[in-house]
Amino acid sequence: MNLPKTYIAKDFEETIYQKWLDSKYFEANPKSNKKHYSISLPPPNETGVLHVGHSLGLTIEDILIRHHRSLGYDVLWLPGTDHAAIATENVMERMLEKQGLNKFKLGRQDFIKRTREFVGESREIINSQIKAMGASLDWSRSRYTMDDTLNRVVSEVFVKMYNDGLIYRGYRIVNWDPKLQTNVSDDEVEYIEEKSKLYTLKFGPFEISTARPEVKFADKYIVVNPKDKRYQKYKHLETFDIDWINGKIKATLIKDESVDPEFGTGAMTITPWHSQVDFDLSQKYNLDKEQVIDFEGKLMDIAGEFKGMPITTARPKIIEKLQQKGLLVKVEENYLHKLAVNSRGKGVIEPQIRLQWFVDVNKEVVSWKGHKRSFKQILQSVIREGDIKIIPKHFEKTYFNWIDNLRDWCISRQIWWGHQIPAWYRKDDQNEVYVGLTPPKDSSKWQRDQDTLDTWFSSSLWTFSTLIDPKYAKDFSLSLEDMLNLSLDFKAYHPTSVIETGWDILFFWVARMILATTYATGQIPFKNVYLHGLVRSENGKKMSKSEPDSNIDPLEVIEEYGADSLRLALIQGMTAGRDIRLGKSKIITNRNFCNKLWNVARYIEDKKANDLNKVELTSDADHWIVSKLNDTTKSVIKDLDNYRFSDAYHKIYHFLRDQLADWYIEASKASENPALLNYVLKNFLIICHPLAPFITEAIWQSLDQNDLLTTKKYEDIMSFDLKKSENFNRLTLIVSELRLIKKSLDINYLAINSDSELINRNFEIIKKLANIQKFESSNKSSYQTVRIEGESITLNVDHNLFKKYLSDLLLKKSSLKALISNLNKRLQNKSYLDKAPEELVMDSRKQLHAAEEELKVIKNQIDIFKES
RNA sequence: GGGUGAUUAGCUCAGUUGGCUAGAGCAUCUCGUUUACACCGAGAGGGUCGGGGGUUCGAGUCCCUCAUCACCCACCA
Repeated sequence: MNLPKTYIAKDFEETIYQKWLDSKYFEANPKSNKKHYSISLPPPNETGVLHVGHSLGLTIEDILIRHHRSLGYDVLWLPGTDHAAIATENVMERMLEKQGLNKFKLGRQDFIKRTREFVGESREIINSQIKAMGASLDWSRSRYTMDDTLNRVVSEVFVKMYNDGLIYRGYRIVNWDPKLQTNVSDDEVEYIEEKSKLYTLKFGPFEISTARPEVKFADKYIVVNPKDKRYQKYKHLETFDIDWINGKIKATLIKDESVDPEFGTGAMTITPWHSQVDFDLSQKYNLDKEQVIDFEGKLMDIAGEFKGMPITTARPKIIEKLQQKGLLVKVEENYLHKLAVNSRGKGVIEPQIRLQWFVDVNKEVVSWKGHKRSFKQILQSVIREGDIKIIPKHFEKTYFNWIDNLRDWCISRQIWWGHQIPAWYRKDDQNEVYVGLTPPKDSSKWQRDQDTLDTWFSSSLWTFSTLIDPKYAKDFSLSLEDMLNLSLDFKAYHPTSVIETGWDILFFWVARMILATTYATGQIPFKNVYLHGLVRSENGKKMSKSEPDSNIDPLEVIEEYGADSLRLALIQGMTAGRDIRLGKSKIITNRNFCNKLWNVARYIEDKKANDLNKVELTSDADHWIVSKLNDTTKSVIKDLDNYRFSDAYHKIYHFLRDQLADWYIEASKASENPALLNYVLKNFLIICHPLAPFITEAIWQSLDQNDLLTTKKYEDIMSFDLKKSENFNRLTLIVSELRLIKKSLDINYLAINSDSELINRNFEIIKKLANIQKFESSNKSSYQTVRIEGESITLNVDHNLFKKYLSDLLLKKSSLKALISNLNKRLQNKSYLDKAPEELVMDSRKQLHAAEEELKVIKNQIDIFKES
């Protein structure tokens, strides 16, 4: 097969992916006696569309995966999708709305059935988009957070935690979203800064400030700091009769350290039902709690005449009434306030007390390394004790900071799409609870909990639940432990080698996987955490659909420039944990690199080289390119071992452009060695393949159709003669200098004559690369002679013309002088000689010597001009 | 309030355990079109590494400090 003239990625990427799939080479083999390497793909939202953030993750993981295959590991990269509870339910509800329907009209069963159908189709779309990136996943092991196996594991873990007292049901304050009619976890709440009014109100003998007068109806506790002198005359628990919004109430004074005397008047009232801190205070002193706002976001009976009004309507009316009653002291405008909203759907969060299910993070009953510990303690210890390494390391601090603030995790959600909580309540006595894998006997007398689990509960089980053999998950005589022990995949691939994800879900997902997996399996879920940054637009902004110009759509890019160009653009200059900027220009640069590779391959293909020719090193250039290939191969492997993707690419980039294309191929035009060209190209394709799998495979196929590049292991590069390799290195310097001379003298024609063996032996190369000729030695007396790299070369130019070169020589002279003086200073420093490593000192001496020699040569040449 | 990161060429960024004349890509300029490639080649210019101090034979790199920017967490009556 011949390579077509121009590089057009879309012509071959799909075909190649299909060939890979047909080969089944991406399928893992747990029975293999090779070392195992595994990654769980962070399961994308099944209703989602591939965005450039996915592309980055897929690229990094695919490079790691292909790299380890090339190193000879048995590799598993497991794909799957997430049911994304709230997000998916949202999408469904919007679709139903358009049809004039809603989920309540459909009923739970029908709603779930329709959702299943819908996500079944949409899952295929995201999977095909993942394939377009070249991701070498083992599709035979694809999993889904709501497939039978995972459902089973979710229930198992829930029941186990419940039995261990780690899951409990209780009245706690939760982040209630009246818009979506569900509560969400602390981590899903976002804060939007806004300016609002701060009202100061008269509350009996006190003045209190609030931004939310509408919740104040039920306030009957005043809290002050015990050290506050202004309130010294009042006693803790002293009561007051107060005229409040809707009449007389009895209020009680509480003295507590948590109050900041500096803020406002130093006195505040509390609303335990609608504030987390107030709730904590009320628990501490066992205070009454009363609901003011209902779950729709409207005021309740206690608000009297304001009953039934939404907050925004009620607020100004309440203020009006307070003013009439003379209770409004002052109003401050522009009070900076943070509004809590749900990150999904942006509904305003109203804290509410609700009966919910929680995971206790402080109870010390979890067995870990032979001790009973709490989830919090385990989360801390696995990082502190080095079981899990986070890359980059500085995210460990962020992680610890999060754990320090961690509260019990609310896991119940008031939505339908998800894992229904495996708890039943007795119809005649709701306080009687049954928790189990299957409904209780006599099920007609029981009613199942209507809530579903937080979507992160099932994702937290991802690394191990996906490795359980489905046939064991069907067998209810087996325990969770049995299922794990019997599953070959679990034995071979867990803990997984690395989890790769954006730092923005370190808490949501990574931490929770550690929590759930250590508990359920006694193992860490992964040995390393590699965090990538956010992909931003060229101007540094977050990409958003509202600004299509700056938004890079991976699918469009793949169509136009190819997946390889996108992959390379993403890793070029990328550092772990740091955001990257991506624009069209960067993608074009990398498309150009692909094009370069394509044309190198075309040139080599033209030489009709193939594996039948014996590979032999003959010229200096041959030894040189093999030595460079050797260096590049070793350091690329080392870089990939250390997650230094950008460095690896940098070396690959320069090998191809600066060494192979610019020097070796150009030199080979003067003296051909097609078998070696073929050898170099093939080995280059092997190391380049993890980064740019499609184009390398396409070229490979055209060279040799018997096998797939993707199945190739890294090879040891053949040995070479170091001295010959260095000869060629000197030759490149001579060529550069001759080019410079031509340019300085502003001439197109230059001829040389030299006695140098190196130059004469390689003259054809010099002739080709510097575009110069040779002249006969008879009349060289009037011509200028120069020394380059220790070789004496006579040029067919006379002294007068050569003078134009003088300024270049003077420049060189001054920089050499600076270098020499630097080196001298260093070598005359006694402390340096005593303390610096011997090697370094020797190096300095060598360098000094070389510089002095070169300076002599240059001085001589300059002196000639002075004489003439 | 607590924390993290960043500050290096016009722009975007590398620079691993300190090691010797600080590197790339893009952009700019000059020259060139030759056995693959104008999605090309040969070159050039451009930096007191944010400021100050310290440790060291030696600091872009380590420590302290200040400044600016970005982000995270908590609190916000």
